[in-house]
Order: sequence, then C-alpha cells, then structure tokens
Amino acid sequence: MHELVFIYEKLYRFFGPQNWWPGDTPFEVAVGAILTQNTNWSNVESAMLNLKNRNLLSPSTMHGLSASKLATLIKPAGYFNVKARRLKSFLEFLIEAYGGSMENMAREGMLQCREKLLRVNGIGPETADSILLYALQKPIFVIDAYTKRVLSRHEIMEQEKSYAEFQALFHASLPGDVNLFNEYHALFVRVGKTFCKKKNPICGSCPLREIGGQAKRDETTRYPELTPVP
DNA sequence: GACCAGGCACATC
DNA sequence: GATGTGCATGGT
Repeated sequence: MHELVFIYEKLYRFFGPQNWWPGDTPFEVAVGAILTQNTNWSNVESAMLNLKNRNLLSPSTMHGLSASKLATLIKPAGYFNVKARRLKSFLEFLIEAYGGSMENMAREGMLQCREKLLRVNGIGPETADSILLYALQKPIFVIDAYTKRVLSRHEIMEQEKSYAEFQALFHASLPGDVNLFNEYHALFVRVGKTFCKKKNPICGSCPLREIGGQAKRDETTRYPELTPVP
C-alpha cells in the first residue's frame, strides 16, 4: 500500500465525506473554479449568488454581459476585473469549441480537453483540473497550495516541486477513481484549513501527526492494512 | 492592522 | 527556467 492511500484513509476517517460541489450544474462548477482562484470560497458564493439571483448564470446570458458589468456582479470574489476577463475568455471558448454545452465538453477525451482548457487565458493547471474533475467527472487529481503544503510538511514531496510532479505522484500511487480524487483533494483543503495552517500549524491533534518525518525516512515502515473506505 | 484565501499571466533576468 | 509582481474582497 502506498502512503498516499494511508493518508487518505486517515483523513476520510477523521473528517468524513466533504461533498464538494454537489448539486450544482457543470457550468456553475466551472464558473466557481475560476472565481475561487486564490480566494476564500465564501466570497465566491456571494459572487455566484449575485449572478444566480439575476438569472444570469448560464453561458449565453453571461456571454452577453460586458466585462465591466460582469466585474461589478462578481466583486465580492476579489480580483474582479481580472476574473471578469477570465470568465469571458472561458465563455468564448465554451461557445466556440462546444456550442456552449458542458455536456459536449464532457464527451471529449480528458487529456485533449485539458490541453484546450490550458490555452484559455486565465485557466491554469489547477483550474483546468478542477473543471475536469468536479464539473466533468474526469479522473484527474487536482493539486493546490494545501496539497503541496501538507505533503511537504510530512516530507513526502518538496513544496518547490512542480504541479506536474505532484500530480504524477498521485496518478502513480492511486487508482484513477473520480470519487476518490474528488474526496481526497477536498480532504487536503480541509486538513490544511483545520490543522496544517501556514503560520501556526496545529500538529498535536492532527490526524496525520504520525505521518512522515523519521517514519518516512525509515524504509522498513509498513502501514497497517485498513478496511476499504465506502 | 496584519494575515490569509481551493491561481494565473506577464515582465524581467 | 526561475523568480518577482499585480490583481482585491471579506473573514479572523
């Protein structure tokens, strides 16, 4: 068993399912993925409500708004001028490449779709992968600042390693399962917020307190077999 | 008032 | 290729 499986089970047992992005439409998830760049989710929710309450949360209606009008609406999400442009870029792409349909996007091969998303201005690796995983149900692992921080604090991979290197570790160590990737990424965010804070980490009560360090360096380390997570 | 948050593009060396 | 900077709101 790889230690990443062990860590997942520890986190899942401690926090339970996180239920990220349930019930939203794929389009809403994609918009949320752009709005949440370097931003607290509660601010994103407030921006999304501004759109929802005016019945503007659809590809065609949002595409019809000017960038400045859009910026006003998404103001609570921060970086509103930048994000308004990024949303417009994404909408242009969605309409041009897929006729404005996330369902059409989902029909395309995962890696080909990822390449195209990465060419859209304002969509980097994390946003692209968040759209693929959480909106389109594709088995790709999302790496974020929390994932890097938690793994580096436990000496599993250095924080300075690239996005692709972190992602490759997950893809090599875990089965390519959408639900697993969905929960696991959300659990990293949860443990990062709760215990593995930037400035004052609370390690004593963290479910991962025994992971890494000397145990990591000791090649004889064996992780106990755990029952599968439902 | 400082610090942080589910990044990214762009300039510069 | 690496390193630095601008972008901005709202909660703690």
